Amino acid sequence: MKLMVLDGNSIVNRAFYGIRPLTTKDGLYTNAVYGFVTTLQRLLEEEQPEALCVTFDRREPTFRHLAYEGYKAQRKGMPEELAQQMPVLKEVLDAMDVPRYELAGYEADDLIGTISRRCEEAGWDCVVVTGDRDSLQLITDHTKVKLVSTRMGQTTTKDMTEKAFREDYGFAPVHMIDLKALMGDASDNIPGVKGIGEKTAMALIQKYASVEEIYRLLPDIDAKPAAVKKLEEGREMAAMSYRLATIVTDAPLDFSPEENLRRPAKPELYQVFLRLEFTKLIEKMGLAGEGSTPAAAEEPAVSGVCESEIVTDCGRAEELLALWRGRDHVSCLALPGLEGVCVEWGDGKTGGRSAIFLPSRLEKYNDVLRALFSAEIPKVSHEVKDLTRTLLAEGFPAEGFRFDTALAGYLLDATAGHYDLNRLSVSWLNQEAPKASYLADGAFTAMGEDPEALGAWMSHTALVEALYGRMAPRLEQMGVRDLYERAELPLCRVLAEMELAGFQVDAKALQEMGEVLTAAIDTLEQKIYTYAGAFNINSPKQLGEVLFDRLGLPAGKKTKTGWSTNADVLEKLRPYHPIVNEVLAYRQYTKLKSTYVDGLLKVIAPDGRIHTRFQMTVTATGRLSSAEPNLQNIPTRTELGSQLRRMFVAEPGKVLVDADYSQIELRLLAHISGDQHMIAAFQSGEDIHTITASQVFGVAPEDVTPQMRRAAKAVNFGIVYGISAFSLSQDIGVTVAQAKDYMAAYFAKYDGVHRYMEQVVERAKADGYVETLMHRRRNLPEIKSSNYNMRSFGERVALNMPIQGTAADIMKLAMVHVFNRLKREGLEARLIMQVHDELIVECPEREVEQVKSLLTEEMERVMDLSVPLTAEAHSGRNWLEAK
DNA sequence: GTAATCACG
DNA sequence: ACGTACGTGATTACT
Repeated sequence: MKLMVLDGNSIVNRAFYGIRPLTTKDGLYTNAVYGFVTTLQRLLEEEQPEALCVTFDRREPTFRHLAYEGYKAQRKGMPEELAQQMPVLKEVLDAMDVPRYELAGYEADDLIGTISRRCEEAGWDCVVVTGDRDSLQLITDHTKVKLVSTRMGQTTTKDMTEKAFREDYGFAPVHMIDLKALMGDASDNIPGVKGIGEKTAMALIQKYASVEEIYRLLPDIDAKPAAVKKLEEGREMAAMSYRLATIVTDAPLDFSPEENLRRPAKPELYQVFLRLEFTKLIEKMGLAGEGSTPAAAEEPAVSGVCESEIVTDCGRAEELLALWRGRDHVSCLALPGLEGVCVEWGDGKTGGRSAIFLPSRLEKYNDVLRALFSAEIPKVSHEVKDLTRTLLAEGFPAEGFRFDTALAGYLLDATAGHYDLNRLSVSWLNQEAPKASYLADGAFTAMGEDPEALGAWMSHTALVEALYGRMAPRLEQMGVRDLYERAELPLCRVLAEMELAGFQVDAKALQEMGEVLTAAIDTLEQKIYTYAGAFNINSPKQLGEVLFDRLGLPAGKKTKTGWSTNADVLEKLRPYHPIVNEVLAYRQYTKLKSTYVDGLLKVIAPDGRIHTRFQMTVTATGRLSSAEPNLQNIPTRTELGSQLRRMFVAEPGKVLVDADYSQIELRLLAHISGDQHMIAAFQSGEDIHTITASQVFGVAPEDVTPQMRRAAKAVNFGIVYGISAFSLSQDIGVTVAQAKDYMAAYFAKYDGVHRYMEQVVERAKADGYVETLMHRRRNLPEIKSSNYNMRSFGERVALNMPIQGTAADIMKLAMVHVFNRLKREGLEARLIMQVHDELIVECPEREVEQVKSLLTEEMERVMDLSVPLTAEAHSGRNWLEAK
C-alpha cells in the first residue's frame, strides 16, 4: 500500500509563480489552484497511490523555530493574489474529498515527517511530494521524495529514492540534517556554523557522516586549519542548528493511513470548477456527467426549453414570422452550411419557445429564411460574421443582427482566448452547454429522429438568449456599447464580404518564382555542405552544432535547447566564416519558398483567388488577425520578398487601391499623452522622425544625419512598445549607455509623453486593466504580479495597448464607413484586404480617383484628434505597385 | 504539442 | 541581480 502526501504550500507556491496569472471574469485569481490541481492529476497518474493527503503550514512561527532566539518571523507574507487562492484551494480539496492536515505550531515538513513515519509503522510506503529539498532527510527504504519544479509553465518531477540521494550527495539521507547543521540554510533561517559553506560541509559529511562524529574527532579531522578553528568556535551553533534542521516525526497529529484511502470526488466539485471556469478540467476529469449536478446547485439560467416545435410546413412558418416581427428580438443559431436553423423567443411567461427548421435548405423554406434574415426581424446570434458569410454565399440576406455573443465575450475579456458557447455559459451563466455532437458534419440528418440532439441544440439557442441578457448590460457599464454597435457588429458584414471576395493571385508567376527559388536553394545547400558536410540546415539544433561545435565560431546566446542561431546571432557571425552568409540566404529563400510560394499555391481557390479568414476575437489589443492563409504578413521589407506582392493582382480591367494611415500609432501617442511638442511636430506636417531627431539631438532639421533619424525612429517605436535601454541599444546597435542618453534626451524634450507613461502604468495598477479611447478594455492581472518579469511585461502592455488598440478601433470604424460609402455611391469597388493600418480596395479603372479620395476621406474623418489623422492612397495593377 | 525561427504592422 | 519591446500566424524539427 502506498500513500502520497503533498506539501501543499510548496506545490501551490510553485504553481503560482510558474503559471501566468489567470483570473475568472470577476477577477478572482485562479492560476495557483489550477496549477495545483493539474499537478495533482499528473502525480496521481504517475504514482497511482492508494491513499492521498495534503499538508499545509499555519503562518505563525513554529515550535521548532521558537527554540532559536534569533528567529524572526522572516517569512514574507504571501502576495495577495496567492493568499486569496488559499481558501479556494482548500475548498477544492474538500470537494475532491482529499484529507488536509495542518496543525498550529508545526510546519508542513513536520507533518509530512510525522505522516511518513506513521505510514512506515503501519507497513505502508510513502511518497512525499514537495518542491523543497528540506524533506530529503525523510528518505528511507519505504519513503521517497518527489521533487517538483515548475519552469515556464512546465512541471517536471525528480524521484529521490535512497539510491538516487546517495548518488547525488554521497551520504545517507538522514545526514542531510548534519549537512544543514554545518552549512545552515538561509531560507529556513538555520544559522549553521559561521564560516562553513557548502563545499566544506559536503566534504566533511561525505567523510564523517555526522556532526557528532566530526566533533568527537576534532581537531584531528581532514580539513583546513581555518575550518577546524571555525568548527571549534561554532560547536554550540552546530548543535542548535542540528535541532532546527531536524524535521519532527512525532507531531501530535490525529492520523492513520487508512483514513486517507482515495475516495471519489464529491458532486460539489463540479460547481466549484464551474465557478473557477475550469472548463478544460471538467472535461478531462469527466465531471459533467448527469447526476453530478446536485440539487443544491444554483438555479441554472437555462433549464431547457419550455415549448418547442419542428416546423414542417410553410403555413406555420409564416405564422411564426408574423409573431417574430412583433417582438423585440429573437435568438437564433444555424448549423454549418445552413443545414438547419433554430429560433428561440421568449413569450414573457414561460421563458422561451423555440422553432426548428430542419433541414432549412429545402427549397420550400427559402422565402422563410429570406424573411428571417432580413432587417425586419432583429436577431441575436453567436459568431455573426461566419453566419453572415454563409448566408451571403447562399444568396440570402444577412441583415438585422443586433448582438453577437462571441463578439460580446471578446469585448468583455479580450484575453480569454476562446468564446465558444460552452465557455461563455460557464463564465456567465455558471452552467455548461450540452454536448454539441449534432454540430458534427452530417449529424443533422439523423436529428429528426434524435430528440436528444434537438434538445441540445435548442438549449444552445436558449443559452444565446440568456447570455445576451447578462452580457449586454455589462457592455453598457464598461462603456463599450458605442464601439460594439458602431464598429464590431457592423464589421461582421464587412469582413464576411471581404472573405467572400478574396484576393486574386497570379498562380503562374508564383509558380515560376518558386522554381527560381528552388534552384537558388539547391545551390546554397551544396555550398553549405562543402563547408561543413551534409546536415539538415533547417534544424536549428544541427545548425548550432555545425557552427559552434564543429566550426568553432564564437557562440553567443543560448536557447532552452541549445545555441541560438537566429538572424541577429548569425548577422554578427558574418565576418568569421563564409558559411554564415550562405546560411542566412538559405534561410531567407526557404522561408519565401515554403511559407509563401508553396503555402499560397496550396490555398488558391477554384476562382483563382485566396480567401483569408479575418478573425475578430483573437488579439488582446483589438486588432484583427488573418489566417488560413495569413495575408497580413506578406513580405515587404526585402527586395526579393517584396516581389511576392507582384503576385497579388487585380482582376482584368480592375486595379488595386491601397490606402494607409501615416504614423497612426505615434499620432495617437501625441494625442493621448497630450504632449505639446509632439503635437506641434505633427501639426507642422514635417517628417516626424526628423523632427524628433532634431529636437532630441538639438540640431536644425536640415542638419539631421541619417543616423540621427534612424535612432530617433527607433526611440519613437520603442516608446510605443514600452522601451528599455537595453532593447533600444540592441535594436540600433549602440551601447546601453548611449541608448540611455537618447531616452533621457527624448523624455526631457517630450515630458508629456514621459508623464503619460508613468500615469498609464499607475492607473493600470489601480484598475487592473487598461483601455482605448473607445473603452475597449484589456485586463492586466500581470501588472500586480510579484514576479519582476511578469510585472514588467504588464507595464509594457499598459503602455502599448491603449495606442495599438485605439488604432484598431479607428481602423474598424473606418472600414465600416468605407464599406457603407462604397455601397451608397453605387461603386463596383469592393474592400478586399486590411493590414492593420492599410486597406485595399479592388475597383474598375474608371473608379480609381473617386475611390482614392473616398478612402482617404473616410479614413481621416473617423476621429477628431489633436493632431491630423492622415491617410495616403495609391493605385496599381498589383499590390507592390499600389503601395 | 512545443520550440525556434521569421514574415508582417 | 535579473532580463530585456507590443501584437499576430505558418513552417519545420523533434519529443
